[in-house]
Amino acid sequence: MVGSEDTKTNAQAAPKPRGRPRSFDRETALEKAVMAFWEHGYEATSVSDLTRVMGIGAPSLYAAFGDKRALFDEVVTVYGARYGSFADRALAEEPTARAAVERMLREAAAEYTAPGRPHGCLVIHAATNCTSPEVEASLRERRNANIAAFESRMKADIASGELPPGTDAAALARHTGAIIQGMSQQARDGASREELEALAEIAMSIWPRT
Amino acid sequence: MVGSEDTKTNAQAAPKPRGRPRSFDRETALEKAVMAFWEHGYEATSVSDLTRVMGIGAPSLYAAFGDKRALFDEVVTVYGARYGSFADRALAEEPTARAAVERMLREAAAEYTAPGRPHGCLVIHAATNCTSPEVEASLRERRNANIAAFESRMKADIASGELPPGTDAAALARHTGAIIQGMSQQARDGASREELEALAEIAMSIWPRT
DNA sequence: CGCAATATCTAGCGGTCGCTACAAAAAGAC
DNA sequence: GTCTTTTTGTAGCGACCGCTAGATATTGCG
Repeated sequence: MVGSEDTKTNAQAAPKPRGRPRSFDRETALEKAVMAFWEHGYEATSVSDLTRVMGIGAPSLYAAFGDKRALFDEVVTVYGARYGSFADRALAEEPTARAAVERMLREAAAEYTAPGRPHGCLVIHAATNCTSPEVEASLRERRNANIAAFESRMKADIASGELPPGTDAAALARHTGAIIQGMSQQARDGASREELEALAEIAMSIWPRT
Repeated sequence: MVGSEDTKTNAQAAPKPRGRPRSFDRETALEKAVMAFWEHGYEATSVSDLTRVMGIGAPSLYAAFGDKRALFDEVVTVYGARYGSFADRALAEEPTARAAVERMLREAAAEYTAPGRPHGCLVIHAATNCTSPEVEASLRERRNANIAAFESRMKADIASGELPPGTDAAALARHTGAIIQGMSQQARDGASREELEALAEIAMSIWPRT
């Protein structure tokens, strides 16, 4: 699943890089950066924190990833693909908006409290109170895009008749987003998986009785 | 309501301070600090930011408030009394847990989007991703204490028969906390008062039909 | 007035921040 | 081997961090 590719991908044989080879595995180091930013956020994770946990020197970090901001962007992408994809999958795979939300909340309770990883969601927490407005805005847009995705999924169910015509899709999407954001916050504040599951079950009772 | 008291309070006449009098109003400066910490959080608000918005020099700040951490603690107290008291009031004044939550959510939608002030809740956002674990923990304890207060209010309603005996007070309290935290997050992310009110109305539908 | 007490201003402390110049090291090309 | 290319470690840049020493200004007291 995880390989040492990246420079020798795209079919073809390795193009044989010229100079001194890199002494660390880029993917492994990147994953360490994911954990650091996930746990402490963008600002509170210093470059020296990163070089320590990634096991490389500062010049190697800058040569391989650009600067702190570019590394964070890459971290967000990796996080989204590896740990934050459960929402998109639920929206795409479940037959109804309701089933998608139910699965999302159930999986969020597990994901946000998974042992061996930071609790909660990186996208929700890693760029709050940020000196750099662009970094803060990048995750904000991601959060709002998620809520917009919820809304369009619900509108699809309204169009198909699965949900009543009068349903307020935007408010329903915001409610779902609020529950997820609240679950992430409480995971950070020490709530257990079971507690989040009980919370989610109550939240699901806003939907018409099955 | 806001006065220039603090050194000459407690009945009695002014004790006539000896040395050079303070050149700024302590309460006014403190209120400026509230706004700064509220908007940017503990870490992202530097002492030079504070001295600028408070209109005083660094030595005056340290003489009047101790250090940055002590000023923040005082800011949190002022915030709680002046802007964050709506939850406690709803819990104390409304006859049922349900009415208290309904009022809390309605008022939160207004408070978290009030014009002329930072959006969202200081207690929820000002100490996330904090280098100092104690500061982060102090607001976390405040959040968890709020949820515990919700829970005991709901337990009271269970004991009085207002809520069914089988009600999961802890989960209901966590759900209320999640909604409030999610509303605060979305207020920060640009949601309007009306959008938060619609969200809150949906959230209220978890309660048994009236 | 002089004196003690407190506040303010200027200046700067030691430390960390993100980031980089520079030279040594390690590979392929010839 | 020598040359070129890239990475690595050392060392440190300028900027900002929270904070404070020391001198000066402004008050009440005698």
